[in-house]
Amino acid sequence: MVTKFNIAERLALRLKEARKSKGLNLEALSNLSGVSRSMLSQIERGESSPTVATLWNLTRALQVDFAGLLDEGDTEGTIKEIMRASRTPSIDSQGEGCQIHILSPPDQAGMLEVYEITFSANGKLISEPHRQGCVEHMSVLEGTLKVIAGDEEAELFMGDTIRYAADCPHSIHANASPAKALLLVYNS
Amino acid sequence: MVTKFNIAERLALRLKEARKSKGLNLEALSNLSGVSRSMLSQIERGESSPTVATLWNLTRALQVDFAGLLDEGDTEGTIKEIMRASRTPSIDSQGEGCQIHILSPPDQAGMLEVYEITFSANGKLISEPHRQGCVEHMSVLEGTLKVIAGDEEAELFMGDTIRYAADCPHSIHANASPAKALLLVYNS
DNA sequence: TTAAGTATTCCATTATATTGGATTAATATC
DNA sequence: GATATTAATCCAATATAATGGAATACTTAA
Repeated sequence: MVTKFNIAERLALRLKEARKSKGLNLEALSNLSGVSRSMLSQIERGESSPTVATLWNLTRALQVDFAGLLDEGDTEGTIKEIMRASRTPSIDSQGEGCQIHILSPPDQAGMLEVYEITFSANGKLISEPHRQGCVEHMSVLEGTLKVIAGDEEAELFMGDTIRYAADCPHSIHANASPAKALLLVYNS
Repeated sequence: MVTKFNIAERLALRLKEARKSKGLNLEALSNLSGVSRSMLSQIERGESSPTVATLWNLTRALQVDFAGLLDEGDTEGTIKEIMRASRTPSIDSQGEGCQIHILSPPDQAGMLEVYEITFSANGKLISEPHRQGCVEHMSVLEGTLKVIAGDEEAELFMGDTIRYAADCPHSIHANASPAKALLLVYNS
């Protein structure tokens, strides 16, 4: 996974894939994105490493997420990918006493990210505002959790589900016992 | 060349923040990332829009996520909805020994559905092919599960995640012990 | 205040990303 | 087959990203 290798190539594949899946040709994409045909051609052949500016325009035009563009990929077949527990990306920090597993597929993202969050007793996850219009959707799998979003808060029990705007400071708190939650983050 | 300004500035802030939070100066980061001090300086002042190559090196050096770099965020938000466990829509049939809870919010229906599936011992969920291009994404929350999709099959343990085409007959099987899974259905 | 040390910015140079138009390749239509 | 049409690549010109070292700003110490 430590692919330092030729990110230009990976990008190339992703972008070309995205373009074709939308049935666009170079010129059409050029018009949509404001990036020249020539540049697109070079980028798609890995002969150029675009600037963030152009890359940004491309992601907007193709409606793909910036994030997924550089992550590992997959191809065809029925079973596309198996990600073993040990290799599931996880985050430890950002809060105290909580461990976050990223369940959502790396590429398809943009729209949605899925996390499984395991809280130890009194654990908490404090989040900065996400992007405008972002909505989080949390289901309590085990235990009890308190959600604070903006200036509101709510107590949730096992099986409960809450939906709240996440474009403001928000946090999730466990009480004296451990808990587990499923978190869906919809990016607009 | 329209949006160049905004994105460069957002990036600038994020990167500078990240660098300082790690207590690095430009030279230190330069050594870590292989990007020259001067370039770093320009980038952090929004005077340059780095190429993906250099940006990639920076994200690696700073251990920040590529995704988060371009997020924006602020404004207000509130809790939209709380759905108590007792009222969470559920399905019992369709398989034997499995109970399905629909977690996805109503407005997202069609594009994406999210289910929490609880299998009792030897429970199974057998599904007809969905729409063309449909992809399912399953994470094992508890226990062990076997997935059969088309003519392939895979054994999955707690924490594992699998992604497979669902436009063919597919099924999920628990073994002698109960299990729990999270299922995302993308209708692309 | 001066001086010494460090961190950042400026500047000239080089490398390369980006563009518009010309060239080639691919695809269809007669 | 030839021709028209469209799509992708090549090529020269330009803009700008990237670099290394010099100059400036910014601290800290005496």
